[in-house]
Amino acid sequence: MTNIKKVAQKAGVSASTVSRALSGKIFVKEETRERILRAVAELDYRPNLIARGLKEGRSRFIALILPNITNPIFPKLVKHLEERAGDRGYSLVLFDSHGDKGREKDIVESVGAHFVAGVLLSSATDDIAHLDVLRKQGIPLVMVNRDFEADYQCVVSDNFASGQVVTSHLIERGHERIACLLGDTGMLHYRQRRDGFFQAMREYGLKVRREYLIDKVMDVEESHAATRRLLALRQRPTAIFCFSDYLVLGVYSAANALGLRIPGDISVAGHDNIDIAPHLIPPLTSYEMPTEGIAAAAVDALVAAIESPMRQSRGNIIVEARLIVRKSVASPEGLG
Amino acid sequence: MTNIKKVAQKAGVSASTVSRALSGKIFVKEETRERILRAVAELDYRPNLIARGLKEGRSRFIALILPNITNPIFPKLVKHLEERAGDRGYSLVLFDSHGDKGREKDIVESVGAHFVAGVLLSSATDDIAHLDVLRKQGIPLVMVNRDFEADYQCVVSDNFASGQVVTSHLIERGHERIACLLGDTGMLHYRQRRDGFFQAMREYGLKVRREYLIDKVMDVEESHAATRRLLALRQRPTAIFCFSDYLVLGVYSAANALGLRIPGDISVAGHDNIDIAPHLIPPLTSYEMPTEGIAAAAVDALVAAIESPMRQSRGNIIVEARLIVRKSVASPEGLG
DNA sequence: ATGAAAGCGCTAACAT
DNA sequence: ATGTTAGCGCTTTCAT
Repeated sequence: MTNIKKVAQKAGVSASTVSRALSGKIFVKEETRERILRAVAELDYRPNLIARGLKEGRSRFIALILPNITNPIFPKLVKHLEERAGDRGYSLVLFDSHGDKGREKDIVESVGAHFVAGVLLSSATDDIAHLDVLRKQGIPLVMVNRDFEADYQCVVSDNFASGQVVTSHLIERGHERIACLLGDTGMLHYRQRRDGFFQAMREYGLKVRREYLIDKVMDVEESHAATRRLLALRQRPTAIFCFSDYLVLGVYSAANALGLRIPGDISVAGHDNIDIAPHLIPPLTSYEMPTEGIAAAAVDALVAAIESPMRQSRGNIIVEARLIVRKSVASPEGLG
Repeated sequence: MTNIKKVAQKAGVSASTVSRALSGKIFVKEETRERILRAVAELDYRPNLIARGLKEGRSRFIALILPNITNPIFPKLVKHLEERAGDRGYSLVLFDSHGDKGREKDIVESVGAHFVAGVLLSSATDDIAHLDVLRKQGIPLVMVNRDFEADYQCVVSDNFASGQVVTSHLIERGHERIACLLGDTGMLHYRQRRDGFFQAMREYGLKVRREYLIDKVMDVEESHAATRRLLALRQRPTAIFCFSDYLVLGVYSAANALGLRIPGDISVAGHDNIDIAPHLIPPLTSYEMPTEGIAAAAVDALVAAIESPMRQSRGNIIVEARLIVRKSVASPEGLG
């Protein structure tokens, strides 16, 4: 192990001088500095971050806790988060709660083991009592893509607005009988999208039909089954608003199985604009999830909180996004 | 900050006794132990992992370096890696090289800053000179899904075999004119799949046509374009073997754009069996990427290397996988 | 401008 | 069975 002492010895100075020369914060005579740098290069020395962290009382690690990295919105988010955090000098320690509240609690508690400077959390639950540990320990927390503005700093897109915008788009194309695959309204962001949907329907004076609203659609199999039921209704919807793009695969396959064409027989709109959306047949109209903007804002907010602990703020940071219109929505038959 | 001293004080013992009581490795009188545990609970104490790491000369962190977490095989792999590492008492620090060799080098070097116990790497390049830093510093490395058996410990699936199996499957269904979207044969694992393809063709005495082999297909746009070209050939292939499932979206959309049906007019087989494969239209026949097995083997190998540094082994650990037959392959027309 | 010394929180060797 | 001491590698007073 090549440590600061060896460098000091080789350069003929004390360890403190090496430390100073490398930190750059305190002046070291040019000549000494050069000698030290040469020794560093020769020994291929790198400061031990663990030791530095211990001394400084904090690390350069940020815990990233996700409900399920397999859900297609997350890989992109993680990528941007990793990049932004790296730019700010932090590394990401990754945890996956498997969407399980108990597991998330365990992670949050273990992470409190004084080794992360802050936490980025996309919670698997709306019940956030288990986060008190962090506050008690003074570990800053920023919520990603979750909305608990009263209690924490949150970075989100406007889910109410997106629900409303997508619905309005459908209505303006002539649709009145619009079904929704709601995802899981046990989660706040899905409720917000649904409320946005309600709002748009109300604005246009359209009736929401109970049997068009399908809740607890958790995976593609369920979206396939739900769509089949929807399309078998005596009066079937002319459009389906699917609250998660990855569920759209089940909608497409159900329509296909029934011999119905998209968008000719049934229009489909999604939410999140995941990577495959433009490559589906037909390309999917979807509301963008601004992962890059969310990542940047979340990291910046967290780093701000870490570096000036007095200013741990609350409230929502809302990242703008927009509807991406492609080919999966048409006017319903007979309306041209 | 609540540290071991405070606990010791509260329990009326020395810090070492607390340390012993918590580690469990050395016996502490039952009564004392209880008093300590109570103090721990009351103060909500958790040992500082940074300090422990410093003392023990190593951390419980594993660096995971990926070329691009957005590539659909990785989220699953990461999930399993995270779970297995957690079980073994390690946390994952995530880095994304963006498929860039220089960036990967920077990461590898920074990671050498004495803070990770080991490295899991899915390299973005076949050129591995930049990994010497790790060996020099005695940081164990396990390659994930990459094959440099001569130099490092590697956990892989058998890419030659998978290339061969998929091709044989196609041939046995009656295909002779088989095209390949090779991915990027700049990478060894793609070359291996291609060699497996050659092998199967040879075994069955079939001719490989140059114009059916498309290299450097890096994204869906390119697979779409390549497929269009393939299908416009005077003598077009009856099957396409796509070396990465995520490229299949471009194959499907190209066939669709040309009014060709899968598998009626053109059969398609993929590789990796990504999550969406069963939900495509038609469901995709694909060779499984055994992410869970790879993850388990990789973590186990790395932890073994970390915990008994003498036994840093080399060579390949090959994880078994199989072909998943679905609906995207049929017999070519006229062969019934 | 630089060196010496203390100490971050923890564990392990050495007492007793 | 438990306390005392030293030290992991670093940074930061405090001296000079």
